[in-house]
Amino acid sequence: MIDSPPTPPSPIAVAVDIVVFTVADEDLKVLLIKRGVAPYKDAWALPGGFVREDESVDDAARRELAEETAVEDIYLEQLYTFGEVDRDPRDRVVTVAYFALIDAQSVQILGGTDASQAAWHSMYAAPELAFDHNTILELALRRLRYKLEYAPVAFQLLPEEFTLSQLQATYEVILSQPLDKRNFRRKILNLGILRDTGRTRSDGPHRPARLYAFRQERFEQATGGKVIFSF
Amino acid sequence: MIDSPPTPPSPIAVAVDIVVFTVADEDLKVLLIKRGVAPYKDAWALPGGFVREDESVDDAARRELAEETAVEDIYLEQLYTFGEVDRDPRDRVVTVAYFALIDAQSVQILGGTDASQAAWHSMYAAPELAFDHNTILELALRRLRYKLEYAPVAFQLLPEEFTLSQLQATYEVILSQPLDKRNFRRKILNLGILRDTGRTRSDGPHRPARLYAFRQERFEQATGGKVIFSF
DNA sequence: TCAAAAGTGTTTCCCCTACACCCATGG
DNA sequence: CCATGGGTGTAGGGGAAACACTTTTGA
Repeated sequence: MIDSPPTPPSPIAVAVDIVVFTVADEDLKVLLIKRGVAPYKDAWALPGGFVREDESVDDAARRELAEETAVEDIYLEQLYTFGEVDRDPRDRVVTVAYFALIDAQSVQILGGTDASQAAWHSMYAAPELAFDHNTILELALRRLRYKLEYAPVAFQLLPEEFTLSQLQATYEVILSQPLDKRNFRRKILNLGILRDTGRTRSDGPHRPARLYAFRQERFEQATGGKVIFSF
Repeated sequence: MIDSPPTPPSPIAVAVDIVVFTVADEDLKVLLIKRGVAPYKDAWALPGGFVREDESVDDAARRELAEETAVEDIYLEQLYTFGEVDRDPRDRVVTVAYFALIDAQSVQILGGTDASQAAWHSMYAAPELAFDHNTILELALRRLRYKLEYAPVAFQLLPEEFTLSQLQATYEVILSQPLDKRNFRRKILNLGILRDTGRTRSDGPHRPARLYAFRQERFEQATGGKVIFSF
């Protein structure tokens, strides 16, 4: 209220942590890293690291993500900032959490990497994590489920072209509940954000499925710039 | 991927900025502070300040808010974290933005304070602000409008007991659009989150209005712990 | 010809919307 | 008695949910 002398910038480190989701094997997976250093040495943790002085927080998240996955064009969104005093037992670290969605196919690279300590874990059977990362993970899941209902995020988890059954399976895995096939298809198609590629894919001893692609532009004009950023 | 040496915590300052909304005079108001120090000396800015080493980020926001308003029990929610490199022309400052909702009555205190530099401004005619605060403000408005539709935030802007007309006016000011009286009343009452106090209030040469109060518990059980935190 | 997934319509119900008049009071 | 805001009901349309069978293919 009254002008106080400017508080000296505090010695607080700023980090980013990223919840990377993918869907594979009919399961929702999250990318975890085994820590090689204290604190929480040998514990699983979310990928992340400190923000450098010459990069924005968003850029730090993108950089860390690229270091772990070597994939471009990743859907990345800020989740929440965690700033409890004792969330890191040693230093004072405030972390900005992000969540990312990637197509399992395009990152197969990582699963088969060298002796690195990164691995996909089932979201629904995640281990105890370092720091407050379990809290972050839970929030990410809530946010993902929430967004699924009104934003076209499921497409980020699928390859360019996909079948409606794949899409439905993605929804079902994330929401942990079965959906009605006819209602699902009608709803999605009525949104007008899918393009029928005209192609089909044969999968086994049954009728081939039509392949669809996501029409980004269509969605953006439909929302009228309503969402996109945050939420 | 490969264990890199832990990056040394970077010299980045962490701040909080708070968008304090209230509704008064049939307008949506935001609390602004005239800066007494460089950078942006004499410019209007959001209330805020640096996070101290011994307090959580949330606590810093509550503290700054208390310093400006001297009101307790304020609705406060984290909004977004802004981390562009050059958002502060001098130092590297990452800011965690919050938004707060308070009842205009209970903070009249501030409006009539000493020669302090704090003042309510119309949200819809806000001046150029310091730093990236106009961006923060816009995001806060979007979030407020968004939340209004599915969360009981309007009650935070009203006194304990209020009339349905007051409530409707609050919605209208925030959404910048008129609402149908009958539909509004039916919808709100059907939510079952209001308690009819049995009292009425006379306001002028017309029928007195029923006074209602918000039933917090009812809402919490209705949402089944769905929202509350973030979103 | 069989197994397995793809694809397809209809009915019901509820919620949202649009819309206009009487009521209670103070001056 | 009049001006002012408080308070009320109904009909129609649109989207969500429930529900089962036919089609196409590979083996």
